[in-house]
Amino acid sequence: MEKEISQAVIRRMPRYYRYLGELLDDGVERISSNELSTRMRVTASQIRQDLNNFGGFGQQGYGYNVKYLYTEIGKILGLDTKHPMIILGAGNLGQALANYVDFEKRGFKLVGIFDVNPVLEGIAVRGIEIQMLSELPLFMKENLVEIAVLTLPKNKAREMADILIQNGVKAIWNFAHVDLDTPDDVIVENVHLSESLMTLSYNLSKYRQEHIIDES
Amino acid sequence: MEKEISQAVIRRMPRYYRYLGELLDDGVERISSNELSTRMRVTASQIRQDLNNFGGFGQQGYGYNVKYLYTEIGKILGLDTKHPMIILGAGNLGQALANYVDFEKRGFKLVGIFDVNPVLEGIAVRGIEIQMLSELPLFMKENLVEIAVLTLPKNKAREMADILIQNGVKAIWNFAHVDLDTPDDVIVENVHLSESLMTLSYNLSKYRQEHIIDES
DNA sequence: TAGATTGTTAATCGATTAACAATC
DNA sequence: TAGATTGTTAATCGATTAACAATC
Repeated sequence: MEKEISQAVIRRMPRYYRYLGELLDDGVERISSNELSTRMRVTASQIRQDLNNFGGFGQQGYGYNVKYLYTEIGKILGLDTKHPMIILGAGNLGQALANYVDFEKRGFKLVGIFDVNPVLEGIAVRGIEIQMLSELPLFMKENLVEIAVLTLPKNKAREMADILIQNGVKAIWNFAHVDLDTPDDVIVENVHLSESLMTLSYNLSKYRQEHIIDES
Repeated sequence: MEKEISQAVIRRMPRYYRYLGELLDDGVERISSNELSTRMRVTASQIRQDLNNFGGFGQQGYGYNVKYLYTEIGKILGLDTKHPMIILGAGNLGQALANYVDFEKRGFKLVGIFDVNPVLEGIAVRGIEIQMLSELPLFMKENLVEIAVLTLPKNKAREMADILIQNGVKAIWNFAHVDLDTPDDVIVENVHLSESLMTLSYNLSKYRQEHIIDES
């Protein structure tokens, strides 16, 4: 069995990818772990350790070739293949994600948008007509869908997750404020925005308290 | 000096808060760390350790009073005070966040929305008229603003962050795909959606690879 | 070759889990 | 009181950093 790569490492990979993309745009050809560490404000040691989980992409005395490393991380992240994706919930958030151009560029191809609201039916978002959620099972039988984005209220989200799973969805990107109960072969990635905002709020309150103490 | 509480712990607090809120809604009066651990799929030990960073909220032989603990965690997260908030970028994402009712309930009070697009000027979102970004400095001088939400393209985001900081913003909730350069007294919470999606993509690809190996 | 920088092992640090005495 | 369950200390586990030999 191969060494298991920790989620901590995995969550840092997209950030490396972003920085390498910027370096590439800036025409930088090579970079050392040391220089990258300065830019990203992490240790060079961590960068080398992280990358070496996936292979030796660098060269002693030279560093890393930006373009090569960028491409390789892209492959690691699965950005070299198409991922057909549907969005459930065509509210502001669903539409925001639908309109997000960069996803398409990375292989995440929007193939369907669904909502319960009949008023939205037929309205096109990025060339894709909003369909009724009731049509979802049939749609999934006729089309290959890999990723489902859940931008629905939490009561509806659980129910829809079940339908998605029954119809063979492989991954759920969940924006609803619930923890979904899913089998092991369905990947779930949660984005709990309110929890993110509460973390901000905590850090703000804490900083204030410490600052008040300093002043006294 | 008091013991520093790790960000790992802090990021779990909103989740406890969510589960306790649900228990409260369900009319549950008390809960033991053990039962909560089953529901949340974490260890009871972790729950007790986490909570004891902030104080002893439980009682031996009894467990935790749901309502009390819920309220206390709310205070810890700073949800017992008002947080005046502005949104920069009135696109789909900005509007999605503006329309999100729960934030207001938790004390995050939207007081302004700004955009560069003149077409949007004066359009009301949740009773707040969209203003031009050029009016931001004046607005901040006349109004107390604590949190700024950055839902702008990344080139504009850096520039606006500087203006926000100059005008005394305390915290930035950053949805732009850049890491902001901010002084220590400004709290930044990043939501990098594309990085979240890439993590999902990685986990999906990895699962596939492992599964193919299993079948061979 | 000499210098630079990786890949990787070892050391440290921090976070999680286990265990149990304190106590309601 | 006896039973239950916390708060907290100790043990374990994992992640990060440091160091350096390998090597381009």
